[in-house]
Amino acid sequence: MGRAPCCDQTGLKKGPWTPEEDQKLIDYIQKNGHGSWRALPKKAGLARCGKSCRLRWTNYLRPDIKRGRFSFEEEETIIQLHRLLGNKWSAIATRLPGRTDNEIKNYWNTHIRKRLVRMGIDPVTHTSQPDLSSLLSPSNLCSQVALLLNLYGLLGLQPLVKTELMKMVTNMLSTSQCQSSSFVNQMNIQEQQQLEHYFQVQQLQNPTQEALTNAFLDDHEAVILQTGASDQDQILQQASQTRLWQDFIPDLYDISKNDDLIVSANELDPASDLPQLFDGTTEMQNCNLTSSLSSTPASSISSPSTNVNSSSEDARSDSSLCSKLFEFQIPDLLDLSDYM
DNA sequence: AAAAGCGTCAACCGCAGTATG
DNA sequence: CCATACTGCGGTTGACGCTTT
Repeated sequence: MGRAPCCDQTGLKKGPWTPEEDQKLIDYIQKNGHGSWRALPKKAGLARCGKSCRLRWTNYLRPDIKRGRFSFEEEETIIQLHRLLGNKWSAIATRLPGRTDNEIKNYWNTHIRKRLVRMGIDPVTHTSQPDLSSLLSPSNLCSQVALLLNLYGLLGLQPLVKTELMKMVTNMLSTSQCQSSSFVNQMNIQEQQQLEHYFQVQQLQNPTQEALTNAFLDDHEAVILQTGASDQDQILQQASQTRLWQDFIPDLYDISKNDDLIVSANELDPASDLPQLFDGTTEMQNCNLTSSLSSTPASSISSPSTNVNSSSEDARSDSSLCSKLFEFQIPDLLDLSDYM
């Protein structure tokens, strides 16, 4: 037998609340607490359903409700949280004292969403319309590489990542046809100087893509490894945007035959929490990833620097494995809503 | 001045998850 | 284990007020 909607009962009022009704509800809850919402209307002398009373109280009459315009800080908080959580209005509301989920939802739909659209930002994905020239610029490459290195460093996977990054940067540089005059012409002065610097450091007259990539990574390694590794929240936030790697380098993410190398969210212990996962490798040992890693040559794990200049044979096999590592995507792997 | 269009937001609806007997 | 009750959530609606034509 199905359950009838509570407001289908005859004689119950719907629509806007009158000041008298509000006062009755406030008086009753202040004296007795709300208790069972179902039973409340009768006890409080209201011709409303319990659901309507609860909504009126939580969204309007509650004493700790903050009314008035949203501040700039609140607005920024909403945008950041929405990027992480999506339309989880109640979760967002818990981070904004005095604001209700309904109020935040309304504000999003009437103000923020439109503003983002005007700015060319997709309000669902929070990504801009991709601008390939800036996306493939050396400075953007550097920041993206830094992000990924930090992220995988937190996961304890950094030693395995470098070769994959080398392959990725090579791919991007060739994709962007960086050696063509048109691409160079689009660079700003600083970027052109950077590129020239790679050539000079390596004393290369006619650099290969691999040599160029090595120079790029070597040049930025110190900076990359220093940037923000302690700020896990920031890295996680940024990581939610890393899908662009897949969008523009699809071949890098081709699934090859060894499906057992792929780590899925299901294989992780759902009871584990975020800090534990990022504290080190202990949680990772509980999933199939460990068995995948155990087949990796020990040298590639013990020495981060060896992979960059290792032989192409080793690099290829490591790249193959590392490609698998990139297949688990942070937003799917980590259900952030559980931690917010 | 009146009608139309638009923006805002309180309130409703239906569904899903959880509690209880 | 199942049926029912209750609660909370997110999507949607519609009344209202303001602006534009």
